Amino acid sequence: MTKSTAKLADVARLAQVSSATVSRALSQPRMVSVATLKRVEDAAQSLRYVPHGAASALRSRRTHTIGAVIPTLDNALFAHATQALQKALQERDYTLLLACHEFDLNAEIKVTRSLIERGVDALVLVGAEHDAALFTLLADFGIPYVLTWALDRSGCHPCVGFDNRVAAMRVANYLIDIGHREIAMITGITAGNDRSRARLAGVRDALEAHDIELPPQRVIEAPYSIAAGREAMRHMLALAPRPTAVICGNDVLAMGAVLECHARGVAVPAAVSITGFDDMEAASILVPALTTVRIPMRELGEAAARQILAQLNGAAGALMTELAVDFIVRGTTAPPAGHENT
Amino acid sequence: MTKSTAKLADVARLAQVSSATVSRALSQPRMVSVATLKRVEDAAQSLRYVPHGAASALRSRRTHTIGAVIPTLDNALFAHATQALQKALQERDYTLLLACHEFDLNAEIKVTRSLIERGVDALVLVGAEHDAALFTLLADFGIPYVLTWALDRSGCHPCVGFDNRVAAMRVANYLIDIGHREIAMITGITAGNDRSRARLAGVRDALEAHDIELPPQRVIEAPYSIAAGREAMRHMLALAPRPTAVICGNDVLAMGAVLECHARGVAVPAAVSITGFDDMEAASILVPALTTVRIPMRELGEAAARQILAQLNGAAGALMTELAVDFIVRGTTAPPAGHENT
DNA sequence: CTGAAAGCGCTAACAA
DNA sequence: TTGTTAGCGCTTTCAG
Repeated sequence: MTKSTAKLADVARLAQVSSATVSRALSQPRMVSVATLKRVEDAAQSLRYVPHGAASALRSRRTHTIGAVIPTLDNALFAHATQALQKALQERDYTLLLACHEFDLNAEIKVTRSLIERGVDALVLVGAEHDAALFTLLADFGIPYVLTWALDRSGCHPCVGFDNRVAAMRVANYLIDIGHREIAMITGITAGNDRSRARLAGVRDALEAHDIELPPQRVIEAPYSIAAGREAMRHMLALAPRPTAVICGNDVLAMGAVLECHARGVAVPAAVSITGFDDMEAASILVPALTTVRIPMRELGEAAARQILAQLNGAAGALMTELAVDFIVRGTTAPPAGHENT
Repeated sequence: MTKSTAKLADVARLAQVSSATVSRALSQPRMVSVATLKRVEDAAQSLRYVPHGAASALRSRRTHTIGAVIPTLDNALFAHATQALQKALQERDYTLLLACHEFDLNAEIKVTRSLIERGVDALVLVGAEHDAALFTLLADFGIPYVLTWALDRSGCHPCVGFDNRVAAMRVANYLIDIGHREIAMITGITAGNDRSRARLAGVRDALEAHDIELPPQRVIEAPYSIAAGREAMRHMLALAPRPTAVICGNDVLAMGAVLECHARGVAVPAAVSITGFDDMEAASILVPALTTVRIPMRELGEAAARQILAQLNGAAGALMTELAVDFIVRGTTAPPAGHENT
């Protein structure tokens, strides 16, 4: 249908210049005279010219495309961060190529390869833990990348994130401060997830520093769902002695935990304190509102975009960008029953 | 660093065949002999060959890339649908190129053009309402597309969605059935959003059919946020006579409305019934849980992928796919005070 | 079943 | 400032 689309040569013919000039006029306008520029622009417009990205990419080795490899968009946090990333890229004329691996590190390398095949100029990855083969792949193709959601203290990789461990310590220390000694943790799946592990480690460290035990039965690992949070909480409630505070690795698990307490008539926070991690929008509409840690998802996406574009432009830039997290005390935490403090 | 990456010719040399054969072996394995295939695969593997997408696209006019133009990933519904779409595409070796327009129809055409420039094989659009220039653009480039989240009854465009108007009627009819006569609506922004308009229209139709008035002051349009829902509800509560039921155009507004009632000591559903639309995960953790309409977001994303791939494969397929929505009665609705029925 | 050869549309030296 | 020219790496006729 319709005549075939206009190409560079057609614009050149109409504007009565060479195709090289059209190419320049369109990508580096200041390299051509004002008069020529106008003729070219008019010609391009009247022919409704749209550049052929593949041809341009083949020649220039640039696609103006950035790949993001994330676990899943079903998680609101990744969705928000991806949205911010996409927006920041779009504003600078880059397009986002998206791939999800659903927490499967094998899939990650596979989809990354497919993004490379599509010619991404750079990649945004989630987390600091990746298959060594992935880094080899990136090095082979000389593809710039940035790790997000976590910090790489080794200084080997560009990264933008926050300190999950320290944030988790803050949560634990707060609970200890207000008098809790019987503390448990419902953690997200730790296998292949350095963020989950860092949060668990932070809690362990904080308790240990106060000589508080964290026996195995008080650490339950659960998949990312409200239902799993409920089930984990059911086990916690059956423990003797029952913990007076339960730290959850993320808000979804925490919501499940709170709901389970509601369902069993266990008062929150009077009988048990519960904390989350992430500060999803739903955390504040929960009753009582959830005490949690706010993760700067949007800032993360934007910072990742800045990092990666700086690399593409050969700018130096910081290798590591650490973002601040806020600890937000709301209604699901209180001193344990019978405690005198605060 | 490292030697430059292997290309098709390198594989050909190592496998001792022509590059044409390598190309065939890799993309249409059944066209070459088993022995050759194996030699080629071994060679490709040992050289860690990754095809050069741009070159392949330039020649074959196929990028194996599908573009999605959505309002924003900040909305959980679009995020879930996009996730499902991405997953379905990835399973068939297509990659998703993402662009967001944040509800700006001008931006929509701009970002669509950039996706076309990147060479997308097809496009997934949200909603039935688009600038005519957008359709012209698609036609000029002969790009297959599918509209989602709404139905195009005109039969002009391939679409997969559900009937927002009928779903909204169902909500209104239910409220009427249980005795409500003083009904109001908090609708999402209708400008440039056919989904919002359809929902409002459905409510109007249902009320009209029962000779119930819906005066202008009982229709408040609010942006997509809990805060806006709260503010709109504040106005509703100040109305005299006060509505006994408020239909919200989406769950986010409904959650805001419920929270405002909590804050002002207005009992839900005893004093006022509230309904949502979409059935986000948070809808069920609200107290009381939200009566709402479940939208099949994941099915939508999958169906869109099927539709678009069928078109690319030249299959006929249904022009229109209508998905079913469920009306879910939970805790925020009840007969009005003093009413005898159910 | 396999090879030879001709570009796809564009950009980047290099000249003018 | 502008034009000429030579491919980028791959696929696809067309022969063999």
